[in-house]
Amino acid sequence: MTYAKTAAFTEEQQQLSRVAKALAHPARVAIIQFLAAQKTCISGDIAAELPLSRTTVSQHLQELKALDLIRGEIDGLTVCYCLNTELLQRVHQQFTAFFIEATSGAACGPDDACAC
Amino acid sequence: MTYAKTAAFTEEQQQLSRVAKALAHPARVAIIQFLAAQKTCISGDIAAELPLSRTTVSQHLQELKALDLIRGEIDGLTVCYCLNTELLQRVHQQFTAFFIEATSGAACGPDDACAC
DNA sequence: GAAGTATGTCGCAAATATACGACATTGAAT
DNA sequence: ATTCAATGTCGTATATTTGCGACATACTTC
Repeated sequence: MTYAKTAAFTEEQQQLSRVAKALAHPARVAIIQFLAAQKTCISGDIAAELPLSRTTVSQHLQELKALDLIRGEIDGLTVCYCLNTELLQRVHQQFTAFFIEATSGAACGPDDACAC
Repeated sequence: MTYAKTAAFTEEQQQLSRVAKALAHPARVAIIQFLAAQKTCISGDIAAELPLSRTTVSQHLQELKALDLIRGEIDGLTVCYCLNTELLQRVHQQFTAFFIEATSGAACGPDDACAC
């Protein structure tokens, strides 16, 4: 993102938006859910489960891997992808902190200047 | 999103990714944090707080408003934007459910076929 | 080593997002 | 009424995302 003015924002804000962007496509949400549902680490027949071409799924996997949300180990001919649960837990905490900050703040009440 | 194949995914997955996309830009994260920090509803001098032009900030506000994450009431000359805290709480629950699903699943352990 | 399979990478086309200046609109103030 | 300030909208340029076919790579198997 050299064009977007992301550098002008807090590292915290950038971090949150980076992860949010990773979840900003239903295919990537589906991939994470699929990996969570699998007991055994599953290779790229993830593509068979999704309504997308193998190439496109591979790209989505790369995006998730770039953020280290998932990891892939080459096991002979197939690649075994798994969730990085530790990172996901940290991310979960980040999101929770954000949402708490957003929801605990005094919303515009009836005693406020405006009444939204 | 007529081109993207979002329709092929679960409504749940689409919903989550829609909100994630709304948070996928640091400016929008900053806007929500700013609104949360303000006691009184604040109008578009949000733009003054961000390293972006007024036009661009207005666009980001429209995106958040389109998802109903924020609301804007016209108060004379200025517009008063506030967070939709009820919706934010619901969204928070959705994200939490997703992350719990993602982190509680059995990660690739040492007794698994692969060892990521 | 040759053939087959599972993956990743490259390159392209179409769609979206980002950013902003110029203009229109609307209410306030003189 | 006229001027001014606060906003939103439009048009446009650039960057990024999405999606996929064609190719390259790598490992297995025969």
